[in-house]
Amino acid sequence: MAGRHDPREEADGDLASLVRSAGLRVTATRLAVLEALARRPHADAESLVADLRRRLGSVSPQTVYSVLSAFVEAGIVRRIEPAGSPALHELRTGDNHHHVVCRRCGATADIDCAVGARPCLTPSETHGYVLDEAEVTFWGICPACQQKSARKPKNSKP
Amino acid sequence: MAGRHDPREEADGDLASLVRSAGLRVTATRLAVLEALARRPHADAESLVADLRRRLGSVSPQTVYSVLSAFVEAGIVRRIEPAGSPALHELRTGDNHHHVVCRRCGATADIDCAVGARPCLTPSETHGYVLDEAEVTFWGICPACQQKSARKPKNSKP
DNA sequence: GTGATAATTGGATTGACTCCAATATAGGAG
DNA sequence: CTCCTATATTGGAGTCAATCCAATTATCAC
Repeated sequence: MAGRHDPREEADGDLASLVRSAGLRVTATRLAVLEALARRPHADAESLVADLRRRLGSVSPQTVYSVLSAFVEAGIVRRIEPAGSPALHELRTGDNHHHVVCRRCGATADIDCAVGARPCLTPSETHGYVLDEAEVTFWGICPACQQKSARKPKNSKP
Repeated sequence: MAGRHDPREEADGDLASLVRSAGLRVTATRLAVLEALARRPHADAESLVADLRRRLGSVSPQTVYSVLSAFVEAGIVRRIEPAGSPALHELRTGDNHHHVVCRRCGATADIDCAVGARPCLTPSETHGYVLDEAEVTFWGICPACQQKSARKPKNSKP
């Protein structure tokens, strides 16, 4: 039914082979999850459900949770859990990059790791722990929230 | 009723003045929370409730949550929220130290920050965020869980 | 002591998941 | 191409951590 060079098929093919190479079966739901993550990095489960519903008609939240867990376990999706946000997900794995999170609105962006290899930092005293990762979360105020503060500072007259 | 040099009173006095200097009222519950955190750093709310019940007879979980929130807001307690654990609390504040968390059992220990001042790391590209803190979580296996693995490795014969 | 302010409590509610058992589907064997 | 079985998806119930609210109780400045 599909032509050999249909670009949609090619994009799907990439994602499909990614799923297959992880030892998982290829389904429309799974491809849609990967596609959504490619479009919106740092998505939480709820917004993925909303996204997939727009695209596929209906998906249960449980399915999204299970797809994400399968992907995380297979190593093709990375899950981060910043304080105050539900778990976020992204396709960039293995490069040990870090994150900035806005204290006001939770907006999250990637910060490249200068070192690359993990763990990228090594403390002098590890209390006997064998370390495999250093996860760095930078906290601050995102550009949008800075703008809001500038317009409506906390100590402005009511 | 109490003598002038009762050591318990002195210890309490330290904690009491800590609470008072944070602009908060001094109550038995609050002193007990601080005392418990001094004994067991990285305690979660639930274990603090258990601890206080042993000590004071009865406390509601809501009270502990509210005491902890008040302390965190006042800056005399630091709250960390490692993925997979409920929020943990400690008295060390302001020194910007970091944490190691065991992937198996969640055991948490402090790692001193070499830099001290916050944010202790500065990425080159911040996407316009104004940063105030770099939170580092080291992930690994604690000594106790290493022992367990050594005795009962995953690929041992059944 | 007394009263204004702050702390504690119970109960209801939320959010983000997780568990389990039943049904549907992918994809290799034949 | 068809069938079979392991794997996916789903609904529903249940959990765990935490938060909201209104009512009661206690602290401490006066």
